[in-house]
Amino acid sequence: VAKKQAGFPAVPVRERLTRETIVDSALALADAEGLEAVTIRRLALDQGVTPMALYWHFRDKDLLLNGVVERLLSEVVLPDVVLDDATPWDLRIRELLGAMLVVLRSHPNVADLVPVRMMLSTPGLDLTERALGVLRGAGFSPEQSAQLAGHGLSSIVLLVMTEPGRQVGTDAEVLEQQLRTKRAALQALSPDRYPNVLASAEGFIACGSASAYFDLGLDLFIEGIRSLAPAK
Amino acid sequence: VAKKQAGFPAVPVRERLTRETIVDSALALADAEGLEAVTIRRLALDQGVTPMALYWHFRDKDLLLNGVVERLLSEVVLPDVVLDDATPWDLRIRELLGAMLVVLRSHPNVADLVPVRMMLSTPGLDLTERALGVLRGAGFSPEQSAQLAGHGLSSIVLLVMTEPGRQVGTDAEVLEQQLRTKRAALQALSPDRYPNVLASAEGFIACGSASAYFDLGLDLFIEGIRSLAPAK
DNA sequence: ACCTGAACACCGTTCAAGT
DNA sequence: ACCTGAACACCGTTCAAGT
Repeated sequence: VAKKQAGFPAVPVRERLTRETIVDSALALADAEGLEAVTIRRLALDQGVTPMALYWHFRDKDLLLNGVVERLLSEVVLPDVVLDDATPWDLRIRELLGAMLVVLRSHPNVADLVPVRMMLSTPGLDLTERALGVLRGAGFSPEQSAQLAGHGLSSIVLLVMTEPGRQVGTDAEVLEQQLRTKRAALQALSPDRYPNVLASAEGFIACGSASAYFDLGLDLFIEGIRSLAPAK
Repeated sequence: VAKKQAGFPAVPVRERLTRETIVDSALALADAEGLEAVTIRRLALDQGVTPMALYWHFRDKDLLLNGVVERLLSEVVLPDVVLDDATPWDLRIRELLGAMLVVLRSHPNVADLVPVRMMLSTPGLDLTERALGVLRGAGFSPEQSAQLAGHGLSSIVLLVMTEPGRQVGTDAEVLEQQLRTKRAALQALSPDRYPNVLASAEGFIACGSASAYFDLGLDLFIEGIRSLAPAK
């Protein structure tokens, strides 16, 4: 796809395909239309290229998604407290998770790609190393630290993925309809059999304060590991 | 597909297709070959039927999967303590999660279907109602209870899905190879840059004691909510 | 080195038709 | 009521070929 005209050199009408541009458009597409919209064929179409072109840059789709996660994790900026050995370990690990939470919240549709791919890129390994360092410093064993770090990561992924009120659809009308259907299904329940479900109904659908929601999620994890940490 | 012979009535060579048999085979297939093996076409093939036959029993694949989750949740048997108001609330909720954990562990490949589908069946609603009741009794608000119940569910799903050492593949040789590759990737890391990752390496690959693994996961959640519960 | 073209083996699903 | 047959609009991926 190059313009060839007499006397002029071939001028590519689009940017040359690179790993970076592919990952960029994959992430943008996921953000805009959800992860299920991210297909090899669709990405190729958007880039004005044949599907097979992508296979020169990535061996398969899985490696492409690894790239998306790597790009995501590289956007995490850690506050200074995380690196400061003098600050209490529970605060350091909260700040670490909080920093990741910020990035995940801006790309909620790819959040659940992260856990299994965490250790498949240097940004992910660096973050893991930091988390493990803090947990080891708190007295946890290597095995416990590994498990707890995994739980922490999954906790924040869960938070962004199930934030009440968030939707994948870009269509406002469909979105409203889903909400109505959900509400109707809950209202139809027997008040005698499901009093607590009905009382919590609004909590399932939309939460009043987003910050309260995320704070509670982080608190749950932090208080949990605080209780489990070996006494100093 | 019926044997018609002179003088004999038509005898169906296979069981009549029902929602139950379809859900049964879907769950069995997922257990045996992983969730990605569960396709409409494959299920139809196994039942000796046309793919379209399934659409008479389920409007689409999603509703079929709802059925799988419903069947799963219906297998949960709650210990008496869960129902006993006299027992401390933290112990009751631990037993509730433990009972679900038992069932999830026997069907790890479908575990991650559960969270979003929890409230789409009566077994799921019943379990949710119980959990919310216990949490409300501990002093949490309806909204907090909803969020915490979701975290509890996700915690046990996470535990069964990421249990170190578990694999989807049925092929022993491929399984060994994956393990070797994983180990090699970790061993290749710089000991200077990733000391803690390397120290925890075995914890990422396989855990020594399964019960210690699951106990720690449950403890983390229970201790978390215990710390967050309003003082009596 | 970078990309195209044709093909393969799959998906979920619709729609009309059979018994 | 319960199932078939043919078709549609998708997937990821391989393999050979072009420049």
